[in-house]
Amino acid sequence: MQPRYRVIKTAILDAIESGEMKPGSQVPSENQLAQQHGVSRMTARRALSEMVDEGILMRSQGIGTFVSDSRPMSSMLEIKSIRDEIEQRGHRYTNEILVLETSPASDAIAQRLGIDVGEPVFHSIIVHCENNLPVQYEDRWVNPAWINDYLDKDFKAQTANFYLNQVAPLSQADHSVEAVIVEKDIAQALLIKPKEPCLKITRR
Amino acid sequence: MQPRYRVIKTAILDAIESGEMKPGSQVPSENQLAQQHGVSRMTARRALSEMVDEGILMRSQGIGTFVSDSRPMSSMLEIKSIRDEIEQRGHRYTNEILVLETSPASDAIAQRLGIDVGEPVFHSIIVHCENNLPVQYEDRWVNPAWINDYLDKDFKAQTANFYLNQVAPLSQADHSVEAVIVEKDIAQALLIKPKEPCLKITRR
DNA sequence: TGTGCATACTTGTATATACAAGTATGCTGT
DNA sequence: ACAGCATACTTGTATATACAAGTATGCACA
Repeated sequence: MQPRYRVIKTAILDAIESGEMKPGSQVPSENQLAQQHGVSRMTARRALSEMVDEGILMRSQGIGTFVSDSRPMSSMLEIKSIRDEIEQRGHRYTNEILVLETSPASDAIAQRLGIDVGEPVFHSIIVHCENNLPVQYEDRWVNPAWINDYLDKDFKAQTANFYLNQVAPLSQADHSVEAVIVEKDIAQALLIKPKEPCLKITRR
Repeated sequence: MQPRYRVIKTAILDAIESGEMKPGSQVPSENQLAQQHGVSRMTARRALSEMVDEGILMRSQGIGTFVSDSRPMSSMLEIKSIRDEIEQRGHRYTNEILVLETSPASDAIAQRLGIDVGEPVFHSIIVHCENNLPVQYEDRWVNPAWINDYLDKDFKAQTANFYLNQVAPLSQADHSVEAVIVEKDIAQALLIKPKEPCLKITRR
């Protein structure tokens, strides 16, 4: 016999998959679900809570529970805020901003972002640290046509990744993961020896 | 004021970080925690449950709750049971076993597993399907020195990945991710055209 | 015309309780 | 000696209940 809270979960999933509930539409409240399925509110709540954890639903107190936009599934890769990752492990997250500027797009960048050479693009280089130990070097180029006040943000308080997910969640992304030999300046920022092998992840 | 269950969470995290609790050591049971912190069992349970969800702790019914090995952090890659991934999306997971045998180690395999050529190794090839659509081709070689009854398991009910995680969780792993052109027989199993580009993940 | 309050919803936290189910240990009877 | 049972632990599921806190709506009063 399947536990009751899981029955409710699959019922909601079915409703979503059948198109009966679309992203953004409101899910029955905990009390309604409890009554519909003949269970206590805490059981209905458990179903909703787990689905919120799984990213399927979103809740806010006083408002209700809603179907969240379905993330693009990439079965083994998961896009996460590096900051969340670190804090989830109970470690201290800090970062260091090496570059934060607007600069004209180079040849390679222009082609990748689909804009003209010389067009202004936002450029940031940030080193993410876990317990003050550098773990990730982030070289980011952002097309200003998509975002307006990118540079105004306080990156100390809010990771760029998080911010970008807020204002312009990726609907589609190309990933490439490759092993590379780090260059001199990057090695310096990460406090490791140059020529050290590294994982390089390119996302578009 | 911080909620009580979160106080318990940080208390456990502190204990782990201070080295008071090491990976593998047992966390106080729900009842003990409840008594120690003067809360009900359900509140203590919530603290533990969330930390299990976050991968910090592991539980099994009848045994207890334990600090899980701190996963080798690869901040953006996460090792997951392909089966969990699929069922989490509410889809149907099935698999097809193409090969399940014991065979003498070839030259390349022997070197990779650190054994002699001709030594018997377990070999399985499994295609994982999401809603009957093949999504992953798994070619697995297992050193029999580590596991005894590998071949006896019912892979229909329990994914090999899951089983391996149970009996021999990875403490250390080398990953390499590369884009490859699929070969003929693999393409056939995945129902795609040969020469199609693919992501290949090698784990040791 | 509004300002503000009462009210009725929502989710969030917390407790006490009950029984089910998995596991380990030790004791008892053969 | 040992098979099997009783027992005492563990986590898992489920309920009923209470109050806190955030939000929206409408009504009353100035």
